[in-house]
Parts: sequence; structure tokens; C-alpha cells
Amino acid sequence: MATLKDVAEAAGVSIATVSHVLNRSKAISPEVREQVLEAATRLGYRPNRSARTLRTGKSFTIALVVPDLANPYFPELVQAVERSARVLGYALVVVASGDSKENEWERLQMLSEYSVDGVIWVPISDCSHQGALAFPAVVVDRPLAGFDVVYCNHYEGGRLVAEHAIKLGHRRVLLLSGPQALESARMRREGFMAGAAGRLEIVSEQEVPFSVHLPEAAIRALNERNFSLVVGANDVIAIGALRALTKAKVDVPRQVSVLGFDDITWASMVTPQLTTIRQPINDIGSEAVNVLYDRLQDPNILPRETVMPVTLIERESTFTARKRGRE
Amino acid sequence: MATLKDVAEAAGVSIATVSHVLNRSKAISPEVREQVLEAATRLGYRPNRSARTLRTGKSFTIALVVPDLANPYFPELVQAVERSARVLGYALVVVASGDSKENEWERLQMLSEYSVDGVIWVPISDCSHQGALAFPAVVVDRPLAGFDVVYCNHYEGGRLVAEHAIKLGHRRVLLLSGPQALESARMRREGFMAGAAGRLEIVSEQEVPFSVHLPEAAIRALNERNFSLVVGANDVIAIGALRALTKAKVDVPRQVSVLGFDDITWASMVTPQLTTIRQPINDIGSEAVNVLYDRLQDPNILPRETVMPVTLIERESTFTARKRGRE
DNA sequence: TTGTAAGCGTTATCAC
DNA sequence: GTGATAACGCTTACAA
Repeated sequence: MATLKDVAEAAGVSIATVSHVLNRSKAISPEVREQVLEAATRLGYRPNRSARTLRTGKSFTIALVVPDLANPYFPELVQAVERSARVLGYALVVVASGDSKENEWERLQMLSEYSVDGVIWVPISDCSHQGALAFPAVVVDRPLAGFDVVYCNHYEGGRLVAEHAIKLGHRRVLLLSGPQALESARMRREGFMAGAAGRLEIVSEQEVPFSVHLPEAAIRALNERNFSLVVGANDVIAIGALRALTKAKVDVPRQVSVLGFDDITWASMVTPQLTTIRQPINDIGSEAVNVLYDRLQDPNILPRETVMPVTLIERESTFTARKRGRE
Repeated sequence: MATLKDVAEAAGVSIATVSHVLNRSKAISPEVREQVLEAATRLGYRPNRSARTLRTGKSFTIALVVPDLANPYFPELVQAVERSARVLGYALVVVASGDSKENEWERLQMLSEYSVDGVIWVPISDCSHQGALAFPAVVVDRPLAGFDVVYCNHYEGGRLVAEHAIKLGHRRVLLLSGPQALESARMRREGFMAGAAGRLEIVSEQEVPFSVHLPEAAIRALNERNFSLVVGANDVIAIGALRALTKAKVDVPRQVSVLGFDDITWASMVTPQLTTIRQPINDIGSEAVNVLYDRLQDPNILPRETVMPVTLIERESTFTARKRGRE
């Protein structure tokens, strides 16, 4: 690969001059400028990021750390973040933190070796890592003390679920709550509980991981049939429930309704289409990079908390009294 | 962040010594070794990758370049590749090449700035880029002249689809073929056509992008109802078709059968579960990194071509004469 | 307007 | 067995 030196020699100038024309960091005469540019393109010059980063301490690279890529929510977030980052001149590196806190910590460490300027981070659990990070981080999807955070209104989403359930005339519900180690899952649950209080009866609650593959206990609970509504902590769980129900020849939504959370693409691709709470995922992604950007400009601003609105998207997996009346 | 120099001072030795104990690059006395290690952990020393890369020319980082993350096939590939890469001591950076050849080329260029050691690349189209890449690349999912390639047997997969269709007694089929600019899509189509010759009648063929969102023309074709089978070039397309059919109140598979390709996770999460051709995606991912690894060891070996076997996974979206007989 | 040179944190060569 | 030191490619203060 051609270096500054190569370009400088080809253009018959010093490397400093080349650097200055390429970075517009100083006024250079048009003629020299021309020569340099010509030589650079002719040689296919591309700056060496390692050298630049080493010298300046800035990499113009940010990382997005997500728990896993199997939940389509995260690829969607990746796309949103990448778009916004690129607009601001930042490259994005995507890192899956895997399943354990140790794994996550290790990946975060490795990112500091790479001297990323900052990270957008969906933590695997609430417990903040003991040591401080070597770079600014904005935490997404869940609050974490001391960090900039951007997440949707999980509590309100949970409340909306309960409200909708009540409006549809449901009473007995099976709750598939997400990992309660996560503040986001707790908030969804709390919002739901608050909305349900005295109106909805939780016949069973199963704490399940955010995966389409439900644990045995959840499958058993699903086969009890002592409920008319299944509330999933997110779409992936809800789709897993839908699958189990369908397999057991339960008619959704006629016999049992199902509610999700997130509104991933696949929520409207399954049959019946999933009624769910929509998170404004694109806005969350772009807001996260904006917040990170601001912090990179000024590391001393106070941690900022952004909470995004959620909306109920009614589709086919819940029945309403109205619909039933038509049948 | 602590540097070698800091550690050296803390341990009372030279930076060369520190480097040698940390890299095991020379024999160092146990006592000194101890001191150095202690100082390093105490200071939380982490090597600076930029400096190391600059000095050695090797980054121990590979990139995976995929067209987009919206097709769940790619996140699955990411996971497989990441796992294998990590085992070999390589970090993975994930890059989405976006929708255009220009975009893709730009991303590839930027990767050379980052001096990745090599890339695993799912090209956006067959036309090889004019200029050569600055690093070794193994091309995945489709053949590309001059490169190491690993992909599944698309042709055989297509043939299997035709064979299965015939076995089930179908005759009139709607073919939703993928972008014919892609050799992989062409091979699937050719395999299908070869298997179909004289036995299956293509009442309509629509060339559609690899997306759940089908173009208008495809939706119209789907509403013609002059076929008993829809063949999708991949699962995402097939699921899009399933959705359109369901929406139009067509009973799948009783009235119309649907066949996919890939066997992504979601193929078994939709209703009815999709009958499809399974690609061994984990094997493809790990084989790709192995091939890349070999090439990194010896850049002069001849380009290698690995083609992986495919299998038909029969689920619920196709009906068999047998099943119908039972009803 | 252009050039010289120091230095970022490593690794690796060579001397001690 | 240990330590100076040059070099990787770049940016940037300063000199010319």
C-alpha cells in the first residue's frame, strides 16, 4: 500500500505538504495541490488508520455492543446506528457480547485496545462493571447509573399492554416475563403489573430468556390453557409462544390472544400477525449516536437520559369483542 | 491508558523486557517476569492495537462483509464466523455493504485503511471489482473467479426443490427467483429448471430481491392462483409469499404449497412452518474462516473452492399426497 | 507556502 | 538475560 512518503516522492514534495493537502489542514498552492492529488489518486493512496490513530489518539470509530444477533431487534439497531454514525464520519464496529458478563467485559476490554472513540452499549445485565471504561459509552435499551442512556418507555409499554388486555375483556393471563436481572424487563413487568392491578389475574408467570426457544417450564405453562392471553416480554418470546400454541392446535387469537413487545420486522410476518408495542428503533439508534457524539465533543457534560415513546400496534394476534361480534 | 513505558517504570525494567515477557518472545528470568506481570495487571495494561498493527503490519482482525443484516441469514453467518475467528485468535469486524456496488467498494476500501488481515466477503453482485483488494478475501455464498470460495450446492438445492415438488404431485408453479445478477440465485434457478424440465410448468416467474417485502408484480402474480406451488429463491422471499397468501385467505399448504431455501431460524417459526432447503450455515462460516486462515499462512496457494451439501427439510408448508390421504 | 523533525506505542535488531 | 534504539505511517509545531 502506498504511504504518504510514496505520494510525496511521486509529487516531488515533502510528506508534510501531502498531509496538509489531503487533510486541508493548511493552505497549499493550487499547483502543488494538484500535483499531490494527482499522485495520490494515481498511487491509490489510502491513509493508514493505525498510524493516524496512534498519532492523534482518535480513531473516528465507534462500537456497538449488543448481547446477541439472534434477536432481530439487534440487527435492526445495528442498521440504524450504522447509518447515523456514518453521517457523522464515524465507522462502526459491531460486537456481540455473548452470553456471559465475563464475555462482555472481555469484549469491552478488547475495544479499548482498539482505541474506539466511544461505544453504544446494550449491557447484558444491570450490574455495572467494576472498572470504568476507557472510553465514553452510551447505554441503550436500559438505564445504567452514571451513563448517558437512551431507551424506550418500557413501563408505559407494559401499562399499554395491560390496558389493551383489559379493554379486550381478558382476565386470566400467562405472563412470560424476560430476565428480571434486566431493568428493562423489570420496567415492562412493573408497568404491566400496575396496569393489571385488580383487573387481570396472572395465572402463571414464567421468567424466560429473550429467545424464540422457550424453556420446558414455559411450554408446560402454555399447555395449561387456564388463560385467555399470553403476554411476552418481547416479540421473540411472543413468537415462541405463538409457535407453541399453534403446535398445540390452539387457535390464536380465537382461543388465546398473544401480545409482544418491540415490533420487530418478523412481528408482522408471522401468522397471525403479532399485536405488539412498537419501539421507535430507528430513532433510538440515531439518538444514541447523537448523544455519544455530543459527549465526544465535551466529555464533561452531565449524563443525559432520553426516553422514547412507545405505541401499541394492534394486529391479528389479539381478538377484540368487536371482531368476535362480526364473526 | 497504561503503556509499555508505564509498566516498565513500575517494574523497574526496560520496555523491551516488558514486551518480551508479555509476548513470550524471549526468555526472561522468573523473578523479573513476576514483577513485570504484577505491574502490568496492577496498572491494567492493555496493548495498543494501533501501535502494534503499525509496527507489525498484522492486525489479527478479519472482516465479514455482508450485503445487509435484514436477512436473518447474515446475522446467523456473523455468529458462526465470529465463533471460529475468535478460536483462531482473530477479532471480527462486521460490515454491511449496503445496497449498491459503489457502497460495497467504498467499505472494502475503508477496510484496507484499517489494515484488516483478510476478509470474508458476500459480494453484492458477481462483477468482480476492477481493482484488486489490498488483502486476501474468501468469497462466501457465491463463486467469484480468482478467489477462495465457499458456498453450498445451490444447484443441487434447486434440483431438490423440483424433485420434491414433483414427488408431491405438483405441476403448475409460481417461481419467485432471486436477483439473477447473482450466480447463487442463478444456480438455484438452474438446478430447479433442470429438475423441473418437462415435469413442472412455470406459470409465472418473478425476479424479486431477497426481502420479505415483495414487489407489486410478485404480489399480483401471487393473487393469480393459477399454481399449486410457490418456490421462493430463499426463505425470506418464501415467508413474504406466505404472508401475502395468508392475507389473501389462501390456505397453505392445502391450496398452495410454499418452498424456501436457507433454513433460517424463522423458517420454523412461521405458520405453517416452512419446508425448505437447509444450508449448513455454521459449517459454511467456520470453513470460510479456516480457508482464510490457510491463505493468511500462505498467500500463494491456489484458490480453493468448497461446496457444502444441502438437505431438504420437510415441514408444514408443503402438502404430500400421503398427508392429504389421511385427512 | 513549504519543509524538518518529534513523537504516538509497539516490535525487533543488536549490543552489552 | 536485559536494555538502547530504530522503525512502522502519520500529524503537527516550528523553522525556513
